[in-house]
Amino acid sequence: MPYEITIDLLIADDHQLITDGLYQILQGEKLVGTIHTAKNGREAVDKALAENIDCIIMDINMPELNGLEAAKLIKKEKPQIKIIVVSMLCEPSVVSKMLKAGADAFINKDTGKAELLKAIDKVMHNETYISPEISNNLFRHLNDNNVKIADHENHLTKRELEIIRLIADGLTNNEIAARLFLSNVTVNTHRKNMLAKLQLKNTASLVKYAAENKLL
Amino acid sequence: MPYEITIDLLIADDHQLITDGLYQILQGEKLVGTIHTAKNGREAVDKALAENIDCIIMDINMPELNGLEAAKLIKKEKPQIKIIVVSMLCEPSVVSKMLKAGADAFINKDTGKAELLKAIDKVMHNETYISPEISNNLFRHLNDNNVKIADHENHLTKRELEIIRLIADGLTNNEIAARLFLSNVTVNTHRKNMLAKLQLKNTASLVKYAAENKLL
DNA sequence: TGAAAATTACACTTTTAAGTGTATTGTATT
DNA sequence: AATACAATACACTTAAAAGTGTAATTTTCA
Repeated sequence: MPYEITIDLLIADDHQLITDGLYQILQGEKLVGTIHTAKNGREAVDKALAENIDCIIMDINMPELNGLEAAKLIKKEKPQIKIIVVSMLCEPSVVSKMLKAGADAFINKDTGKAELLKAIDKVMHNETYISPEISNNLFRHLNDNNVKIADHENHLTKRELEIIRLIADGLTNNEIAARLFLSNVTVNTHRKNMLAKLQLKNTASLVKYAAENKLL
Repeated sequence: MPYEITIDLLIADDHQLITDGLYQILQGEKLVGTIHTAKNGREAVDKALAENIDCIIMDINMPELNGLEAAKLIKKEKPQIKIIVVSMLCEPSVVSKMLKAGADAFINKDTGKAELLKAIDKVMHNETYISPEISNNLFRHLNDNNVKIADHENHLTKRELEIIRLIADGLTNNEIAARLFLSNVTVNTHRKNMLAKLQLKNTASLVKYAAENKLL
């Protein structure tokens, strides 16, 4: 066993139904030790600091002190405590904030027992876990922003790729020619062909293109 | 059953071992009907358009036509066909590109049968699925990006950053000078200072450095 | 307030890349 | 067999960047 024989948990949620449900799900498990509960963020922080707790399963929306603030305070004092966030909210910004605050896992409120146990296992092994439902949502948001696509229209040949990588490494046409046993004019031709087909105007923009399209 | 009695599949991968393995895993399943195979992107597109296929499980790296291009072509003609991408690559940008190209699910090559079946079930119910391993990787990258630039050793000044970005955009010293109301010799001095402090030898390597260090 | 760093600017030479055009050979694809 | 594309190679001109050195302001911060 890479961690203690049993894992002592703290369930923090302001809805009695949720805490009870989680309690029922977890109490029978072999690896689960003591299960504490808290009905708001303040109580969660207090118990986390006072009791011997390995892992906290908590909601984001709680009275007194929300999950975000609670997570920050707990991680500040006891960074070894793992925090699994359970939420209905899948807002990318929220997830991002929670992860920044130190959360180790993020799962949906309607996930089953198997996934919850998987998440506990992962975090106790110092891994992070984000449930597919939540990450799907995140990817959808990411798609809109930063992604550029290298498509078939303007793709580079094998030789051109070989050369652009050497260009990016700072080699001159002559050096590349020597390396590839080519004439320097050939290398220059390839360079110019790339600029033409990608509609770029010089080496700098070519290297930037290559970097953006993961060609290097 | 919300979809046909059985699901007809196409497995597209250039590695025989993978196609065979997936075939073995899937052939016994109640919901699985005919299983076609393809050993490259071109073949995958051809079969997808010719045969009656519900769902395609495919690799990204394939000869002839890669997964990205294949997915685009297939979705263009037959958008109802679901595409599950199986890959070792977890590059966030790659995942994003594939999703944009129309992929419905993204799973790791070393995932088990259960997860594969889960992905098939999800996509056939018009949902998307991204395996946790892949999304975790994305988050790790996002975190790296957010933290970034911390090394005081060889960092660039504000002015230098401003100039390197314009260089990467393909502007010449003269153009940059005009843009920033500077003399072209000043721009050149900045350029040379950057090369010196970063121990690089030319524009190409400078732009590569900038891209690698998220300076652009 | 004084030192260090940043920003600005120039001269001069050499090397490299960009712009334009042509052309041969091999290799797939149709 | 014809076509298209990739890869190779060259000539010639102009533009840009690299290499080396110097130096005056201005800003920052210890």
